[in-house]
Amino acid sequence: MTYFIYIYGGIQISNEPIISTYNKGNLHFAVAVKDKKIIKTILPKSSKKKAINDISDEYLSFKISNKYQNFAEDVCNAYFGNSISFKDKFDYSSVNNEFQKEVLQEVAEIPYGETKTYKQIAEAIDSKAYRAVGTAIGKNPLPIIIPCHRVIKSDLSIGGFFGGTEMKKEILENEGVCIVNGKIQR
DNA sequence: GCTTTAGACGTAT
DNA sequence: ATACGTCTAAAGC
Repeated sequence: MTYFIYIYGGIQISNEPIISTYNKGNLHFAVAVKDKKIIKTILPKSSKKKAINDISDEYLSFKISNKYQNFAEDVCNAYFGNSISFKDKFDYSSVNNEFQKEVLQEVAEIPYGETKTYKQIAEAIDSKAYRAVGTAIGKNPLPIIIPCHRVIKSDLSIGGFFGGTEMKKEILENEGVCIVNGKIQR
């Protein structure tokens, strides 16, 4: 990833993202913001340091500031089951893989408290690549905001998750999804 | 219910 | 060309 720095009349306008954090108890959230849009989120970490490390790893340079703490707080609240609209607050235009973008757009449409299967996502984009859907979702740059936790297996079991199945289950239950013996009830 | 197996596809190397 | 993946369906126990 390359960032260009432009100098206009002595004022430096850089393209680097601003990273803000927010925590609730021992869960630390972070967002990376560029042009007032969230371009990356992470699943919560056990310390602020880990959160910052995790979210910044792909950036050559970045700023840490509390400027967008409210965005990080929104992500935290969403994690804990609040229905929050991130419409127009995030941006995944940097996802330059068409397949992945189609998958993410589809996932972004899943309403709060509802689930879709990997197969349904694949069918929605006219593909049979169920596994590739899983792979693409695994690279979701905006977990929580793009609700990849709402994508489950066709047998209605939870399925994999970057942050572990337990975390996926927890987020779903926070949203009011009922899970009995590892199966989504719907 | 469980495990194994083959299948189908997109991506990274 | 090869290997892998937040998968699926079918077959066997």
